[in-house]
Amino acid sequence: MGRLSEAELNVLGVLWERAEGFGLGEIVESLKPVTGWSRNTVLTYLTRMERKKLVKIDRSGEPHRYLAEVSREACAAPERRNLLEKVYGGATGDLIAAFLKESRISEEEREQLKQLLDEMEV
Amino acid sequence: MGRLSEAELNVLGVLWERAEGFGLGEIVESLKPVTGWSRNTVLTYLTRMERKKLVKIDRSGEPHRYLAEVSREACAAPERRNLLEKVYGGATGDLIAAFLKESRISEEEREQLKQLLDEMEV
DNA sequence: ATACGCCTCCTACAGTTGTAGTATATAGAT
DNA sequence: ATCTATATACTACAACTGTAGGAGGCGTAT
Repeated sequence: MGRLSEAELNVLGVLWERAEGFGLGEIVESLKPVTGWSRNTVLTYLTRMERKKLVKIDRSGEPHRYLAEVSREACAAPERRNLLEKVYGGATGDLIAAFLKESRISEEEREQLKQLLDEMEV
Repeated sequence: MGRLSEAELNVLGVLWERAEGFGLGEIVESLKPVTGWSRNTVLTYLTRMERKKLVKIDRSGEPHRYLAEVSREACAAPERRNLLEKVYGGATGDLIAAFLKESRISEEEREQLKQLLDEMEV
């Protein structure tokens, strides 16, 4: 699986929300605010992504159901490595610092991360 | 500036290493182990990326000098947001945890990150 | 029956990307 | 002079992307 395009990520972003998948109309609606695509454009992506094994189309009933065929984590791993290696040249600390600086994370998450850091202390 | 392709990131990855830029031969050599591209392929990318304002070509002398025209950080920010929002659905904690788990980071970096977390504690 | 909406299938078409080949100029090695 | 390694410019071409339009089927409100 190569690098996903932004368009493909948008589609998967919707599909990942529900394991049972969606009918076309729901997907079109979910994407509307993000991409503004026409119904046909959405359908084109879905069928192209089926060929690429990114999406599964269950044609047993109508309307067909569209499901993610790659998991969020399966996509996340290469994307993470890409960002880390290609953009940050492997500087993990810098990368994490950048994320921390620009995101508001909860008290609880902070604690969990600190704990994670402590556990690495071995 | 839209999403960069993996190929473009490879090129920039080299150019970011030296602010004064490189001659073609050096770039070809640096990319050889990563991409295996022919000299002409590299040149094609460089000139196309010039049109896209990603690369600057200084033609005042020969060999021309090829420089990054976008900074590492300018590319990093959208890539980070993309990963965070599109792939992780905004779950910063999860994303950072994933990075921590798969990278070996130094003692020193750990301390810095913990400190960063503490500073956020306000 | 029919008109209106959603669904699917097929088709289209320009622009971008991946990956060079060819031709030409040039500077240094022989 | 000539050959060779480098550099550049121009050209090529298929595959993939972005973005639909049109046609035809099916259900249900008139």
